[in-house]
Amino acid sequence: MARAATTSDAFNAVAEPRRRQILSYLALNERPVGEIVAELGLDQPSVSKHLGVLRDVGLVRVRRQGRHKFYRTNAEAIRPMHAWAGTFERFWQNQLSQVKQQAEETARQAKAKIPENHPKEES
Amino acid sequence: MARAATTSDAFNAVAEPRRRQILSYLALNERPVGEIVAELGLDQPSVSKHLGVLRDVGLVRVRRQGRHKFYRTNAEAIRPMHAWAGTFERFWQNQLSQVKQQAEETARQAKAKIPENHPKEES
DNA sequence: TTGACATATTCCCATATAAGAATGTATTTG
DNA sequence: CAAATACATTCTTATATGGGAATATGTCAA
Repeated sequence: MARAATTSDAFNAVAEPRRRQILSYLALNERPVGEIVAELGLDQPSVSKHLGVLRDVGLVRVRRQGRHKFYRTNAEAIRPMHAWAGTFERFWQNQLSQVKQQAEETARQAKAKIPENHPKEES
Repeated sequence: MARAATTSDAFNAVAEPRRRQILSYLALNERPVGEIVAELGLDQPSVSKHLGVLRDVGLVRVRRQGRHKFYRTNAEAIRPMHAWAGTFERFWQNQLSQVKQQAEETARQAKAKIPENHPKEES
């Protein structure tokens, strides 16, 4: 089996750097496709395809006005990813404090000249 | 050209659901590969390859102990993704308040047009 | 209707998987 | 050294791209 389809979820959609660019660009204001093309320096079909992927997973919304289609980022769809990454927040905080603790412990041991200590498992 | 390699950055690495599972599983405690295999129900080579991808982008760390290799999540490497998603936070907050405003506006208009139709709504 | 303009879709192709099978490597023990 | 254990790597295969070119679709203007 190959990698999951980019249309399967937001995680796959934002794996592509161009699409992250587009999301950032469309977060402030809605824009017609032509402006996105000019901004990114890609050709129009590529941009349309990226927008299609983002549309399929709900990361952007479209509004048609005459011959133009205005795209804008649907920030709400980014929230689950933020939440997922956020579940690790306490771990990176712990890791930082562990580094500090270990440094302190090492210093203490050096001073006390205690021979050895092994890392633990099971929390 | 195909999508960027999964080894290129954390965004690509976590696009794969199995790898997100592994990261969550290894966030609490370090584990030998065999336990991850048992936990996920994948075969060992697949797990080793996923761990390889995660290792290449710094999302996990390894410690060898005898015949075992203990993997653990390096939460610090998830921080940039959390930060990226966080740049959209003010936008989804705005979008929510816009929805609220629009709802209020709609209610205001309805009340102004058809006052006698609404008994009471003072909240 | 015809033509111009703005996007979207299709086709082709080189590349990147992810899973499974088979094989290779490192480490401990007899 | 040989066997067993724990992982990692290689190979194969079906599938999913992403970009460029060509083409199709949709909308407005004359």
